[in-house]
Amino acid sequence: MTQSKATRSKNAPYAGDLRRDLMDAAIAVVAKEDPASLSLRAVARGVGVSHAAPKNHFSDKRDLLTAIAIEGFERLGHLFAYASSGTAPDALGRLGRAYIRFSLDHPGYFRVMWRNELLHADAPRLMSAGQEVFDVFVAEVARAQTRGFKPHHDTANLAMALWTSAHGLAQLHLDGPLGDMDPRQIDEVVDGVLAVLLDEVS
Amino acid sequence: MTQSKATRSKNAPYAGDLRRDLMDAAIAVVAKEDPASLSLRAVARGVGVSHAAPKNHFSDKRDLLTAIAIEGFERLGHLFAYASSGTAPDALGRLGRAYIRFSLDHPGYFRVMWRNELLHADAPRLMSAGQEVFDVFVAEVARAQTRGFKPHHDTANLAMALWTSAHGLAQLHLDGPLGDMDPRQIDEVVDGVLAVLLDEVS
DNA sequence: TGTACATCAGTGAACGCGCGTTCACTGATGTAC
DNA sequence: TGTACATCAGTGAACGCGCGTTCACTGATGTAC
Repeated sequence: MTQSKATRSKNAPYAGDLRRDLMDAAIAVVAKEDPASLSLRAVARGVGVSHAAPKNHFSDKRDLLTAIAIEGFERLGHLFAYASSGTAPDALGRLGRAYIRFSLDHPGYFRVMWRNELLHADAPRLMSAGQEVFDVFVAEVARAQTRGFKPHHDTANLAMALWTSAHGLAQLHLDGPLGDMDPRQIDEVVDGVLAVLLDEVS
Repeated sequence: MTQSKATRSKNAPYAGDLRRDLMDAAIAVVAKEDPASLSLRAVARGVGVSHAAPKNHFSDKRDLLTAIAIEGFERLGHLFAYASSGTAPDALGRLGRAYIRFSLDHPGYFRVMWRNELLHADAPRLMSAGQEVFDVFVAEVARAQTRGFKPHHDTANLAMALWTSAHGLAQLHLDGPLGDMDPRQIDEVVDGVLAVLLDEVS
């Protein structure tokens, strides 16, 4: 929230970035409950604004969720860029951990990003933001292969195997039967899975 | 539906297994939309029964979804039992394919099974049904190891790596960015991922 | 076999609630002169 | 600098809708005698 409700007179324009605050409120709601049952009225309530106000920024829930998904991919992209920078030999491990950490630290983004039926899945910015993240990942897999990591496997297949595993792990921790683990247990599971996938015999 | 709406007089008892039909109707609804936004009234409508009728069988949505999840794990367990029977050397591949096929053939079950926040996650039958499926899978991984499949890896880690990958693949196909693939493309992706995970260099 | 009664699953009207949507409005801000 | 006007984001009342929940009811079935 960029301002407190109390300081705003009744019909004053919203002194801040309402679009931004609506997104943050929605992200906070989705961090606790499924995006499928999100209501725009609840989002407006979260910001402290009348229920009709969001219409000026998002025509409906799908618009809002799409904006959140785009931002989520962009944030994940930044984390990936950071994790893959430098010449660390365990770049893939760092990407995997970054993916899991992002899903657990930002469930409000993560839960939205993979739910195409709730999004404008064909929105150009969404597609490009998602593609960019995936491209960074595939490039990193290819780079690891040049350094001797499973060089005989098809890069696309290898990337898909690693990505799906990280994604499944994230989903099972967020909403599934692994959801009652504490951070320490989660780290152990992630370490164990990475040990197998990245072939460091443990 | 075990009977047609037309043959039943106004206040006649439901001539069939209403509990069964309610579950089937809910599964059909969830196959198309998220369980989080399922309504009991929509389920009753699907069966052609008054909206208060379900109360005699399920006290609320959580009860209904829990029953569906239990049945889903039981069905998956049967598929696993079938896939792992015999002495085929590619048992793990068959389990993986069974998992993916189940998720795509029965999204109404699959979408519910991993959403603990919508279920009575501590229901004994749910926990045991899920555990049983997982146990079968882990046992099969251990058996593969005795035959030379990645024998130096920790069995639990190895099982988790394989399971999360299958699960992520299923989720990404069901609701995510891989959702627009046709069956042929899906098979190719599954084959590619299995080739990497099961170490048959492709 | 027949009658009286209890049971019990399903009915349908009624309720209050939160939702999305519409719309006349308000009042702060920006622009023209 | 001051006045008049246009713009435009946010307000709040109103609407119809589907939801979960309650409850008196109905009528088919099962049981007692």
